[in-house]
Amino acid sequence: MAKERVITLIEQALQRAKEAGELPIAQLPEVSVEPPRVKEFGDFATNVAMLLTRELKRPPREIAETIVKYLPEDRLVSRVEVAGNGFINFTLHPHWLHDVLREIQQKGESYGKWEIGQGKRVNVEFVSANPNGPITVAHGRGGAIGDVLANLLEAVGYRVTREFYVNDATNSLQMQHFARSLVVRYRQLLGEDIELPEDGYAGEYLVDIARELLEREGTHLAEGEEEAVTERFRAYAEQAMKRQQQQDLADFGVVFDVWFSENSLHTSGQVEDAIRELKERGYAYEHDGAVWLRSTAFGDDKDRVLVRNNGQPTYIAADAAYHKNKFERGFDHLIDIWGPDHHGYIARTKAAVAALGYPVENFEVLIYQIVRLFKGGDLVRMSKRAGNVVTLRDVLDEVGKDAARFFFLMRSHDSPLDFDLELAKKESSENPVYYVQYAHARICSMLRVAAEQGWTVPSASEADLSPLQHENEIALMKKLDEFPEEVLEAATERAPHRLTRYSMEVADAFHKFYDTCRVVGEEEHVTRARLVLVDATRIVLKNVLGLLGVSAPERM
RNA sequence: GCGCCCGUAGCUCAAUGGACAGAGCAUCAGACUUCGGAUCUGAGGGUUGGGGGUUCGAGUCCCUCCGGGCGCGCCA
Repeated sequence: MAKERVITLIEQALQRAKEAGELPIAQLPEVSVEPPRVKEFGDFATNVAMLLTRELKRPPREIAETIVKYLPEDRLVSRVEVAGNGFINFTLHPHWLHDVLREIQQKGESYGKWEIGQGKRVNVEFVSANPNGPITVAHGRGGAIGDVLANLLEAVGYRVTREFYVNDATNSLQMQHFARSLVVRYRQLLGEDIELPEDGYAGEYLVDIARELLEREGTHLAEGEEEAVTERFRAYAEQAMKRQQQQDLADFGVVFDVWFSENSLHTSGQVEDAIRELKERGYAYEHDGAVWLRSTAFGDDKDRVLVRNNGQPTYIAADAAYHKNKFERGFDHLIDIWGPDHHGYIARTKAAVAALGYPVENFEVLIYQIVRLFKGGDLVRMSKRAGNVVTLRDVLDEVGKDAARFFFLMRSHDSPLDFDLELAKKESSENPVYYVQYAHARICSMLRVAAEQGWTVPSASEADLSPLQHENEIALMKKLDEFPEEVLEAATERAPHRLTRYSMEVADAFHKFYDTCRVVGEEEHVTRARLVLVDATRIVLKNVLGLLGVSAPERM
């Protein structure tokens, strides 16, 4: 890549200047090269001179000029300038952009990929909705972020496992309430005049499950001793919910490799093992009849209960065992993606990981901020128990998978997201996702028309690309050149939302090009060069939409 | 009270510590005999919540104040 080449040139200049005694510095700074915002400043710029001002106690401009003096000749560089503030601006010969097109055409689907992950294994755990209700629109945000982050990590060379933690512990109060609510719904269907308990679940979906249960298992399920009945309904409801969650997520384009059962940690003794190990390591102790995690030893505000005085382990005990289990399965790095109501749990979970002797720097928690739901401008308060949740299914039915995913990823994860269902539906034809998809469909259409007239996309390595001179052509090629960098940045910064923005920028650059540069019908060498550019744009759009899990339609 | 996140154009949001803070929507004014008008061109819009500090350079980092959201259980 051209950028790496410029970096190398600067490093060589620094080295030579240092050896010549003109830059008396202890060690060479890390050279950063970026495309300037203003195109008049050239193709690439470096701020390296400014970084040295303190050590050298000389004005940045002077340092920059010294560096330029020692810059080696290179056939790629056509002009080097020092700006008043000390930036060094590089203008390259136009053919550097032709290399970009060649690279895109040659790499195709793998354009934008990296190998920095070196095949290390990463576990990304996300959504992890409790099995007592459908996937909600809030879970959808976590689903989109987690899935695309996983795509990005794969793209930069990690081996990624997508994991869903099922909170199916049979002793959990929530699941008990949930099961009892289902029993009531079932009995109501049998004609009994009874009401939901006060802390029951009012959602209609429970009626559906009850009906399904009635049809498949008959009318005698609620007979017998209460505890056994509750357990029977709990087990059934949980399975039914899980199936529904899997289906909803699959329709959202999110497929998990592992659905990890919390209950399995309890039944297999892994929770006990973790607690014992914590005790052995001196990070768990008994007090007031309970077992406590000494999480304050790792920066938590207070110690946390691992085992209640009734002998039941808490959520954090299972979580300690769970993260231990993940490391034992051989993952080099763990990423948990949690909703905003869980940020208070980061400190204690990290404490548990550290207390068990695992490298806490390899365990990362990503918190996304709330999804505020609006209906026609009115804020909707959602409550699973009250039964007024807006589900991911609702959103999928209204706006479709592509728009939903794109919408969820248009904002940074740590910024709140307002989701107005009516607005999303009403504006669906103006949704930015269509702008990007349209660009792709338009390209495919152009290539079809070209094919009808006997054109094929020439090989970039053989075609003469010098006709690509228009400012919109150059802007488009530069934008395509940014893609690999953008992928790397989005992956390492855990910022999948950068991709939506980038995809819009590519679409924008393409539409501007389309408006000013005709492809079919120009002189042959112009048409051939532009076909290469158009096809390269198609590849990049397809790749970026692929990472987003959004379809790249050939027709719309 | 403590912790996390946020405060940028009328609205919703971008911006590895870099040059003149950018998009979309909305508003207004324009552009099609030709490859898809779900498009393009242009205009108006800003003391980046206030005040200090660090730095050659701050929307970005630090301190402080103001405002908003969320969380602080032997629930999950």
